[in-house]
Amino acid sequence: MANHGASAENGGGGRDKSVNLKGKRKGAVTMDQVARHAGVSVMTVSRVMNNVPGVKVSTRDIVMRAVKELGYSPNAAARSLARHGSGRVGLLYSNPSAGYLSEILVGALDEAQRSGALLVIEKCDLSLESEKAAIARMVSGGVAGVILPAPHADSLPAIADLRDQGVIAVAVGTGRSRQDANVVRMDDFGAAADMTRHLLELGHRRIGFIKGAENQSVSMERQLGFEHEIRKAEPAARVSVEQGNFTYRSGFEAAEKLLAEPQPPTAIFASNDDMAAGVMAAAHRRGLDVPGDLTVVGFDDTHIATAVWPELTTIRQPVAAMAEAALRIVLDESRSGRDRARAGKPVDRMLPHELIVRASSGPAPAVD
Amino acid sequence: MANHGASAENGGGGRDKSVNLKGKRKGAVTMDQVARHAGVSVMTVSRVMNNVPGVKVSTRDIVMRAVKELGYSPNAAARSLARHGSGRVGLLYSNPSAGYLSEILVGALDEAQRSGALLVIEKCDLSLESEKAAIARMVSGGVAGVILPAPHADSLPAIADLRDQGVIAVAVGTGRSRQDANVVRMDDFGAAADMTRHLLELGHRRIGFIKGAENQSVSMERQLGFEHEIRKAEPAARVSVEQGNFTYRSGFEAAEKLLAEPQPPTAIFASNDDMAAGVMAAAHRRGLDVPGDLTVVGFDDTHIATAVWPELTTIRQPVAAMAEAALRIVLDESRSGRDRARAGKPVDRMLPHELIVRASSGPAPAVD
DNA sequence: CCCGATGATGTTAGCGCTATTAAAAATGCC
DNA sequence: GGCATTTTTAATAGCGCTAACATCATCGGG
Repeated sequence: MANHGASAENGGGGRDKSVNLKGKRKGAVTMDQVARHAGVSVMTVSRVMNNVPGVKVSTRDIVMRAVKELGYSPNAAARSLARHGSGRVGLLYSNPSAGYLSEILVGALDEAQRSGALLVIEKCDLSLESEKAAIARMVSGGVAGVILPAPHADSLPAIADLRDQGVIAVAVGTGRSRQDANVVRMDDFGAAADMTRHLLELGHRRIGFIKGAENQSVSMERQLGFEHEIRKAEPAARVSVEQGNFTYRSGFEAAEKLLAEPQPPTAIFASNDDMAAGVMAAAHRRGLDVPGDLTVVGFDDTHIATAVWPELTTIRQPVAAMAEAALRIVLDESRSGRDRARAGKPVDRMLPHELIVRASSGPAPAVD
Repeated sequence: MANHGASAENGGGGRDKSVNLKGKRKGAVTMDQVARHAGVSVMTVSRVMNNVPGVKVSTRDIVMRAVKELGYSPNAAARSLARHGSGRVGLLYSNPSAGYLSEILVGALDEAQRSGALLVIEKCDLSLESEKAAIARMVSGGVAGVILPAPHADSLPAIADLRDQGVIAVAVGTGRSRQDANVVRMDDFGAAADMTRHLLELGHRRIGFIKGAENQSVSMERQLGFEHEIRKAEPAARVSVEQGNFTYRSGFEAAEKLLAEPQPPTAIFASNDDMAAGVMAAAHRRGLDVPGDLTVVGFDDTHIATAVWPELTTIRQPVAAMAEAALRIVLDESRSGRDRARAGKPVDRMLPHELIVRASSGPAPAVD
């Protein structure tokens, strides 16, 4: 009974392997079955599944239909095996900004699943030794490349280390493009400028800016974007800048200082959402209404942006998409690397951001 | 030069495959090499690697040594392939409490890597259809079992669905043990009691409690633990309970109500950290000092617990360890399940929690 | 109308591991 | 000691897929 479909197809074809029919495993649709169903060879199916050129469009369509009808999805393990161990990719992570890590993981895992790669994640803290050790473990685990998200993306030693070992490195969420490694990033400069324009359009002319951690290149980019836009659009605006370090607390403290000024800002732009949440707490503590008395905006659109009340106006950073892209790069590079002796310059991929306007930003109040 | 070791071994054996020597792939130590090095057959190595009984201790030792010397580590892809798709485990996730998800993922991935399982993660929202669709995808993807973390852990339809399809289900972070599925959880009741005792010991006698979302069984457990401890240790204490739903905002609103009472509480126990953060915001807005005027405590020890200021006293939930345990259960069950017709009752594993005292809790103020 | 170019498909041989079966060695029993 | 029994080990056949080569059409030029 379970064989019915199969034997019907074999009726035309002839040979019957008789092997794989004994235990009707649940979702085990194999390429072989798709091939039979479509009336082609497994290789053709493989080619279609991998978008290899040199398959007639009509054939491709037939295969595609068969794939859909049977609900076929390629077996990642088999694929990785046949591709000769390619598809092992490392992902370094450290104490994550929580929301950030989970987005990174989700993006990477998603793509890993789709393209049949195996993710090897490895934890480390920010110390150099720990970073080195984690990388060593990954390399000896035979990874083709390593993804370095956020705080590690700016670690020169790690990148150098990787290059020395002949492993592809992809920095995710660094501020600038670089010569020595592939990069996936967003336009931090432009995004900060966008946000600044939003504030200016709301009428704010006294704006506080809270910088991010000094050791991360994005901090500088965001600040430069902010200042550039101010200078360009409204040089008369009064700005004051405070140093922060991406934590809630540093945002809180920076806001206390800004709000204690004789002519406090009507809007505060924090370089990330955690700090913006801190700003909001400081504002509430002083009895200020957000956004009535003070507009507060953040950056990143992490979990906390909507956990806070009122919800934060912020910049959506496409973290998951960035992780996906990073994985793609490793896979592509590792494949093309096998052909030629990879001389080409590193990839630099920039993903689009988005300004998300929520309830925490509003028109500037009338000021003295 | 790179071939030195290999050719030396072949010198005695004779046949030379001539294939796998061309590109000295980095971490590509195979079982074959280990077997040759140890002077046994590959199958013996396989047995040793999988702790299958029936290998003489002396042989096992020889193999172990060879494994160490060559730095062999099994190829997960090949293993999963040969084991006929076993070792594929699904993980359902929905809009996560961010920190929660990343911890779950890290724990699961870690264990997956260690035991050579393939994690298939699948996103869905809380609607039944979406849940069903995700499960269908996983099942047709051939998973042996599915891990259902937090919000899905209480989804009867999902669990029933899985059981009907003959797939192992493990609920992580549900409140109670259950007959129809394996469970990994913590002692929510006991932990809430511990926290309550902490508050009582600090001298608080007017305590507000904010419940979690009604559709999650942990909410009830935590409330019961709280009330049980109050009744047991200090029946005279005045408690008031507000409904929340695990979001920052619901915590904020519940706190506003509690603090507006004629005799407001001196301590508020929120059923999770997000709500506790909301409580803190509400307290600050009223100009209350934490913990001087009001003690605020949370539950879970997620990212926000330390992102907030002052940092939250809370209960550490061992999320990563729970995910690890869940994966182990799927793997163990799926293997033993193939032998006998799995009649045994479901596994119920409870992991230890910990009371983390930080700055947000302090002695009760003198009250009127 | 035959022959080398393409271009489109089919065949075959593994990838590294495990299951299964067969063989060998160790043990027991009379 | 000879043979049945129980360990312990070896040999072999795939798991589902892809790389490399083999094959078969198709097509224009001489």
